[in-house]
Amino acid sequence: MVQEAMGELRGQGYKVTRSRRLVMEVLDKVDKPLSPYDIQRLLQQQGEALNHVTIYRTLDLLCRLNLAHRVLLSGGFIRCALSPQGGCHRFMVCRGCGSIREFIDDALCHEESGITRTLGFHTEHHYSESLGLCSDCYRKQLEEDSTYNRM
Amino acid sequence: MVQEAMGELRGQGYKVTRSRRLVMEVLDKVDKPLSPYDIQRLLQQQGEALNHVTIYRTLDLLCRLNLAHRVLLSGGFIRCALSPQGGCHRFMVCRGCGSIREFIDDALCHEESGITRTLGFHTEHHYSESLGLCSDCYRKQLEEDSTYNRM
DNA sequence: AACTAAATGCAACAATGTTGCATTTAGTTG
DNA sequence: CAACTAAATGCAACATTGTTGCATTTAGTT
Ligand SMILES: [Mn+2]
Ligand SMILES: [Mn+2]
Ligand SMILES: [Zn+2]
Ligand SMILES: [Zn+2]
Repeated sequence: MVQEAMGELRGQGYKVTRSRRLVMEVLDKVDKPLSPYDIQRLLQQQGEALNHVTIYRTLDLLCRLNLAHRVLLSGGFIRCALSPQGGCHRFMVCRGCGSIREFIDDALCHEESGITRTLGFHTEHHYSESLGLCSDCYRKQLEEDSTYNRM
Repeated sequence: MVQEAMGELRGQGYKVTRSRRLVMEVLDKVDKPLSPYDIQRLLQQQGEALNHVTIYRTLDLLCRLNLAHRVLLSGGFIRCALSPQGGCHRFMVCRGCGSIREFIDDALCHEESGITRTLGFHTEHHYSESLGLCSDCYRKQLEEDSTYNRM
């Protein structure tokens, strides 16, 4: 997995460095979301010291190349549980204009709970983000694309 | 909405204060996830100064009373996109032991995309958390409950 | 109006994230 | 292989976000 990522880096003209390999190996091994400082601590434990700035910049690059994914709506965000469903929250987050809309769907909650139950997990409530484009931004994008194609 | 929340506070023996009312009103009006400092800035704009510590403590209380919800896995966490599905991530997060397991389900993604499409949104990928108890913690909980009931 | 437990604000600190610039290094060239 | 250079790293300094202890203020009661 890390090998292919290295190839992707090289192919896009980026250097394959010790820092980048180390960060990727940690992400690959741990296989769950890690903050930049989490990564620094894990590397420290295996005797590898990396400056936190380097880790931030490496992660930025990995995201640009689609080798990593950054969880949005981040930072311990908080919201009043005004919805009827017991604490379940689902959001549509537009990457164009940054707008956020909430929606709720009982059937979906039911299905998702069923899937996790077969994995031995007892779900109490859900939180989900749908990342994409709102209708306005989608339309704008279509226009831009067709303008571009006509040239 | 804020009225009922006030009643809940009073009913549980907590005081209804200016700070608490202001925080609730913002959450109620904005109706999307806000960080504590987001809330402070919004209140500042309407001429209401609140110390950030007070906001943190108010939000903690609202969460304990189930009047607000804190998004977990918070803080711009990052993870390598190793999964086959195009950038979709679904996690089971145990509130007992804090363990995290990832799962993926095509049918679920399909259904969720369909729902948002009917709302005019064009989804590119998903991120979801199922909050609850892993099988170990669920079993422990059951044992504790039965011990308690026998007394 | 007086009382008191609870809530707030303040200060000081810890943790996380960003930027500019000097130094080092991966990959290339001769 | 040695020299070269653009790219990457590390460092310092700073900005933002989150936590704790303690003195002061206040909501709800008597
Ligand atoms: Mn649900
Ligand atoms: Mn999906
Ligand atoms: Zn949009
Ligand atoms: Zn557990």
